[in-house]
Amino acid sequence: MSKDARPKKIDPALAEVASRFGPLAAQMLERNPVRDVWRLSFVANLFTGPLYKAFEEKDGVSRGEFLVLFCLSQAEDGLTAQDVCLATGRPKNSISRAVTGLLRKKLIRRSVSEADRRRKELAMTEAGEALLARLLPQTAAREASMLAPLSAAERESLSALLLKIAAGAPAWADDPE
Amino acid sequence: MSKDARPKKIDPALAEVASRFGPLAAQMLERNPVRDVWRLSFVANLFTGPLYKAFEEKDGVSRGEFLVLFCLSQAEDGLTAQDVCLATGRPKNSISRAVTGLLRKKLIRRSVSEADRRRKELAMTEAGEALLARLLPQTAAREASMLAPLSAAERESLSALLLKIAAGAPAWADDPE
DNA sequence: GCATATTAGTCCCATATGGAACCAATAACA
DNA sequence: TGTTATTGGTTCCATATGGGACTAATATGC
Repeated sequence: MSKDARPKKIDPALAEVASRFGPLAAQMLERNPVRDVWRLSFVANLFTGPLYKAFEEKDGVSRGEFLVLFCLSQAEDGLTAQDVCLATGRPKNSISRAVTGLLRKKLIRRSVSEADRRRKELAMTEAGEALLARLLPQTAAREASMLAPLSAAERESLSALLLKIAAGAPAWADDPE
Repeated sequence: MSKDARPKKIDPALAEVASRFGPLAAQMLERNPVRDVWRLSFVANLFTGPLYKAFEEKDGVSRGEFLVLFCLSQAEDGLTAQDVCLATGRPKNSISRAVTGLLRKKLIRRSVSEADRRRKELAMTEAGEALLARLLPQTAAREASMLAPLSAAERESLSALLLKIAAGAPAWADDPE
């Protein structure tokens, strides 16, 4: 770390960050013209990146595949690939691929809806449920250790604030311009 | 939107979300086994995805290129590609490519450090500064409209909570297992 | 009922991506 | 001072990615 030569006065709480991610990381987390979104992305990327990488390497499950399984576990039956796209924001061919992969591995099964024969409804198999039952605790554990520095009240507060922002998404999420 | 047929009782605050991103999106934002991280990623992805896409399409600036410019704008001189990698979490060949692209477009310039001739120090050109001066306000405006639903006190609170989590990153960001 | 539009999903292809090997310069140290 | 380790960067290559065209089924409008 050749940058001890730049003795910026940074929040001592960020000392650990500075020594692991560099002084620039610490400085930018502390202040920058888009501070909040920077902090948000920093945390989100650091959370999901290594997690999905581990899923891929250790269980051969891609990000898209995990998302499909997770959505299926949360929904009542009759979910389609399209629903997953919408809820996760992933492009539909990514999800299509993920569905194909999960079918091949027999982690989900698929059936054409009688009501609307364009729709292909997805459901987890036993194996899929078993796999998700292994992946989900890892995710939850990582979340827990991420939130560990916060008190119960602070977690509640963070959660509520994020929900408020998410709820407003239709007003701010459009493509710029 | 064929899913009005599933009249789940969801928080009315999420009605807009449900109609734009589907009922599943609303339901999962409301509750799921990794609620907070889900909300966090939902917001972060929705913020950055369309923004970077717009940068690419309208200004021919990739995500990596934007990040390099942004870091340069925030740092004192002598920043290297490596510093940007560390602060942003992007792999070094992505940043290398971004640097190459920025050099080609004459948006940054590069000089070998005399002290350590492995280091190639980066600096923005006038043109680079001018470009960033166009991109940054767009980002800030998007951030502002994202935070619009929050009061000033709530924003302060969110910001502090995110900082606290980010500061703890060295303790939770390692690869799982 | 027939043309048109819309919606679900898949496929093709050009490009983006990141891991790993690699090169060059420097540091570490016996 | 030579040998080895480390660090900054680039290049190679196999793969992932996503836009867009395409098919199939259904809805819409005249």
